[in-house]
Amino acid sequence: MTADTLTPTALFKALADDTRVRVCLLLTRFPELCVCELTEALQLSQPKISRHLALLRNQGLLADRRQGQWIYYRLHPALPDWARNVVQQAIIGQPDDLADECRRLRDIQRAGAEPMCP
Amino acid sequence: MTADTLTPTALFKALADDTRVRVCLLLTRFPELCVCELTEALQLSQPKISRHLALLRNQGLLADRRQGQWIYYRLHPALPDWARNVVQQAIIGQPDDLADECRRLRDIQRAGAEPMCP
DNA sequence: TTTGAATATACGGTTTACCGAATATAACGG
DNA sequence: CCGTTATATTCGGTAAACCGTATATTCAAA
Repeated sequence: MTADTLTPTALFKALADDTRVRVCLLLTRFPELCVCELTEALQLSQPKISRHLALLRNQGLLADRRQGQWIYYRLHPALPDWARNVVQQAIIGQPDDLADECRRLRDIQRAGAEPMCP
Repeated sequence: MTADTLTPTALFKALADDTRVRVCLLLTRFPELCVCELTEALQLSQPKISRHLALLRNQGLLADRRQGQWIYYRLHPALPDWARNVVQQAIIGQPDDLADECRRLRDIQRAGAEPMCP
């Protein structure tokens, strides 16, 4: 499904899960993230993250790009403005602002500045 | 549950249903509506509407007020701005803009200017 | 106080969502 | 090729969501 057919209800269904909301919010702060980064940031199992990512991609919220063995996800560039604004508003409503997750991501990215997950 | 504890995920869950989205969108156009008006506008059974309204009220999205035998629902006055903005963005994303539902409501309200459902 | 209208809720059944565990696929390095 | 790493998918099983039908509640009018 492309983002062209995205209805409000479909968007809300895609965001009706805490894991998926947190993924999307992280992707407003970090332009793109690979699966292993999200797995570490959110402290969740790899299959769980992968399944939620597949749903978000199928619904047109995320786009992916393969680079070697890593697959990077980002907010879909063609996401309509109204949908992007919905995600933006969720940032405001998020009380803790995903502080822990962001810190873990910064740690990963600093550590792996060269070696693995670039 | 009050609107104070409303998280983004909880809001999205509340809106992850077409009936509930349409109810909320109608309540951005009409300041308040009673159950029978919503039942007629959306062409759905009364128990179905009532159950969705109860959920939206319990989640803090709607407030209700009794007037005689009718119960009027409105967007909760204490709904945080970010949540209200989310509903606003859904209006933009709604392709048909609920034209049929709004027309039925205008017809009802014009017909019942005095007699029943004021 | 009975009747009727408006609304809410309880019940049972079906579909859908989510998960952990295991397995499959794809790319890279040796 | 072979093993390893990253990611995806399948396979049950459990929980949650949604619905239609029936019933309860609340109010008003007679």
